[in-house]
Amino acid sequence: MANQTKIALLKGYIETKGLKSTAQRDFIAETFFKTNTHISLEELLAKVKRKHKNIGYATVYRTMKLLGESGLAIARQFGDGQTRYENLPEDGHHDHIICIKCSKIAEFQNQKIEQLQSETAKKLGFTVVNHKLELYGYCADCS
Amino acid sequence: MANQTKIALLKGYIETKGLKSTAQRDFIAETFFKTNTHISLEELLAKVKRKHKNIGYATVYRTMKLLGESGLAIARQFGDGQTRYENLPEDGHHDHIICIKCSKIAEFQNQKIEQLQSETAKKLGFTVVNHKLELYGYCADCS
DNA sequence: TATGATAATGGATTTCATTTTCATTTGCAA
DNA sequence: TTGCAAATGAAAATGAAATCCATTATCATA
Repeated sequence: MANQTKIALLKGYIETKGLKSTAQRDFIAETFFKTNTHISLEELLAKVKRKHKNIGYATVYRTMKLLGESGLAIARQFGDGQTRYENLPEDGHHDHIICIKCSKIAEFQNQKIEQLQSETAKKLGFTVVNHKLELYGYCADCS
Repeated sequence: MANQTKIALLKGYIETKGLKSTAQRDFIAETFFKTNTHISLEELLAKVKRKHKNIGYATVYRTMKLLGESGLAIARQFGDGQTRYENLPEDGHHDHIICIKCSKIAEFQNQKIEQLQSETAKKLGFTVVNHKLELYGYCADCS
């Protein structure tokens, strides 16, 4: 998904929720959409401050929360006590399969699984915004 | 796995690491092994204090960290800022769906998803032995 | 374009889960 | 039993996350 599209989606989300579009939010979101790792709030704040020194921590925090709610960012906890946000990749969502012997990581997409997830969630009264799926096993070289 | 087995495994782990077996640790571990949900430290401490008022929460923290390291408990972060520990289930695996607004956690099992995971993995040359699937969205009360 | 209701901002402060400190106690091998 | 390293627990420290509040910005409507 192109960054322009993400910005458009965000604007749409903001409008639907009756919120307001601001220069700070736009800039924080744009900065975030340019990243392609799991960025922490601290790191993102540093990037943002390079151009706009006066943007505060709270605004970055709140904007990322918004992006998380809208599904445009994925909040992840890796167990180090810090929340990191992951940008949605350009070429759509993918999941990971990790070899528990050699640590090789392969990516995959499966529309059917995603569909089943939505259905399962629906039965439980949930509406899915995003998900994490990690498979662990042995790769061809290690089995 | 029976609780007695878990306790034995823990003792083994403690011995291997050159640590010491104490009454507090045993009681905390036993209490934890009796649970079957994602228990927070706070909840576990409350349970422990019902019988042993003087056990402090630092000890509960340290014991659960130990159980996590030994593989007898699984530390999980569902995004509400609290670490929860999951007891190894007697009756097999389940996945989680988490409300991103109120942090409610529901569990589900879906054989079809698991099957598709295996198939997808197979195509990539992998053999799956374990996985983590977490869905994030809005629960019935929060949508 | 001016207004007014309401949302957003940002610096500071507070909250709260977790970790550390430290004096004391306990486990256990010799 | 004794020595000593590990464990305990009360309290303090830590630090990420959440909130507060005075001020500012947005935007639908007049």
